[in-house]
Amino acid sequence: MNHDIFTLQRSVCGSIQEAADSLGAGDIKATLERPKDKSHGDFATPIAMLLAKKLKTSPMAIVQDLLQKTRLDPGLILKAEAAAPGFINFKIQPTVYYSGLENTLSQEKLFGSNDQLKNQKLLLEFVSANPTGPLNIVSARAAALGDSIANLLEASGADVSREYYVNDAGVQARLFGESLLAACERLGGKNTSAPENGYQGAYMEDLGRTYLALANRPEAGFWGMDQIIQWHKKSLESYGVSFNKYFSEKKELHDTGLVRQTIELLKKGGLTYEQEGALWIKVSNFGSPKDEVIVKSDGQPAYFVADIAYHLNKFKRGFNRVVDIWGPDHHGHILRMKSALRALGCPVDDFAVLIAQQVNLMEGSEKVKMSKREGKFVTMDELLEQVGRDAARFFFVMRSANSHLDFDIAVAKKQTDENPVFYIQYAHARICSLLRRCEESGLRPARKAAEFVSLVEPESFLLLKEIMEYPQWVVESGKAYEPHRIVAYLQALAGYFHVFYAKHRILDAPQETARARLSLALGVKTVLGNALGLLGVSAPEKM
RNA sequence: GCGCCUGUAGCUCAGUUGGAUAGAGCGACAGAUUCCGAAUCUGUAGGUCAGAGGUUCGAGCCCUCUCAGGCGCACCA
Repeated sequence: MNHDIFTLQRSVCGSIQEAADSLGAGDIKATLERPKDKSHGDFATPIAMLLAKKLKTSPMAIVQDLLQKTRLDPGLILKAEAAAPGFINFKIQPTVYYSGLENTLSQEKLFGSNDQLKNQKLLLEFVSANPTGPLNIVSARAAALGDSIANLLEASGADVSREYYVNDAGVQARLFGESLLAACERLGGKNTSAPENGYQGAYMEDLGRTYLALANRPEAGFWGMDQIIQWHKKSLESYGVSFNKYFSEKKELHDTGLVRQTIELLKKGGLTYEQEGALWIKVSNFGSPKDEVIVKSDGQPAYFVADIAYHLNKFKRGFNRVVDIWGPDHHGHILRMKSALRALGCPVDDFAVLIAQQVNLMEGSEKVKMSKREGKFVTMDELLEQVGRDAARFFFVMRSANSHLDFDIAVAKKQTDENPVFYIQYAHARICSLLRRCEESGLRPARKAAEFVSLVEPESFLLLKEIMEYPQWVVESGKAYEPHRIVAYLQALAGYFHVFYAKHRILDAPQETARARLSLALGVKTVLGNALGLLGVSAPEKM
């Protein structure tokens, strides 16, 4: 029988739960955790300490009771023992891990995929950069985060739609159009500058040149924004990120009348009032610190109401989970968005906003000054040119999204041990090199659990366990929207492999051992490749 | 003034949703290769988890307050 981590844990948890229920656990649930100290065993449950209060007995007494009553599958559990102050530690049968490896090898590229989130239909909106200029560093971070999160969720069986909201309406669109025309006039020799709060820079003149060369010129603003979105698409493509849908604010919210309908809906719900010629929404009744304008005194809808319409539309499209990744300058927007959705009766608990915090570009200990004039790494393309896709994607998901990130370009560029992405890729390349040698000598990896019995060293078991637990890491980091957990996992796995490799010979061990160790290495390679794939980072065969 | 994020080793950061003796990488120092890739491995040093209270069997994690840094608080988007 092939074991996977989920059935293993379900089985052990179930046994404990049965025993706990018979003692009167009520609603206390059995959980398993990995002890930090590996000498404590493979899994542990702290349930006795939770039961102690309810049952008014000492935790250790409950542990004894539980051990008596728990009917563990001897095919799975080698040993269960009490440990102060009230843990039960489990040691898993080695054969379980052997069959886990067999499972890994047979699933290959699919290993890690699971159906834990198969009921989720999720919309993930990210990047959504204003179509007024090239993508910047924070967009690059959001793109790496969003795509990795989507990959993780999909690997757990969720149905994920990646969406990019295009802010192509309102004052911004008008200003952009005027800026483009001003750029065109400059190209014609006039001294016209962009309007106040408009856009300038070399890219506007590039755009102007293309525009002037057109035979029939469409309206400048929308044409230009469309061009810039094409740039964004291209940058994102070379970054390995693609979207199911680019959602145009103008075409899908304004032109369709959705914004107007949303305003009517709010009015009918008694959620608005007029003041100083503008229409306000009463979000302060729903948790927001202050009310907001939704129709300006010039009669134009404000950005906020379009965004409300957009989020209503998301839920109407049948997603049971709606997640946005926003930039750090939008965190103040979260509360009012949630308030508005709450006011309209949307399931706010199914709506989450992640903030991709700011990025400080560093060159060693020097902070890179972000100056468009000096042309210093302000765009995502420039960063990619400098450090490459692998390092960029890896560095952006290496840390949790809401920590401010110091991105050291000097380190990311280095192909040395200072650069963490190489440590992991090197492990993969090393294994590939082993496999190439085997091909020459005709040595074949073993495939069946029974052939792995020579894997007995602690270093082997560290790897066997880590490999087997991989699908659970996929689920957990996906559910938490935290791809950095997978990075941590990868670093540990690669580390365990390097230690194993330094300590044990593989190819020139006795043949049976050699074949088993080769299988172990192949398992590590499989997981490294799959996990790096989820992060959008390549797993090179040679470096 | 109000709100959000952050504060853990010299530096950059983890800490598996409250569990056992706080971890990793880099940097520093000392070592390891006649042998499968040394982009590796082994060891040493390095901590008042910003501070003070509280909650409980148990707190880096939860609550309150204080301090420090960052970012928001437009009829811009």
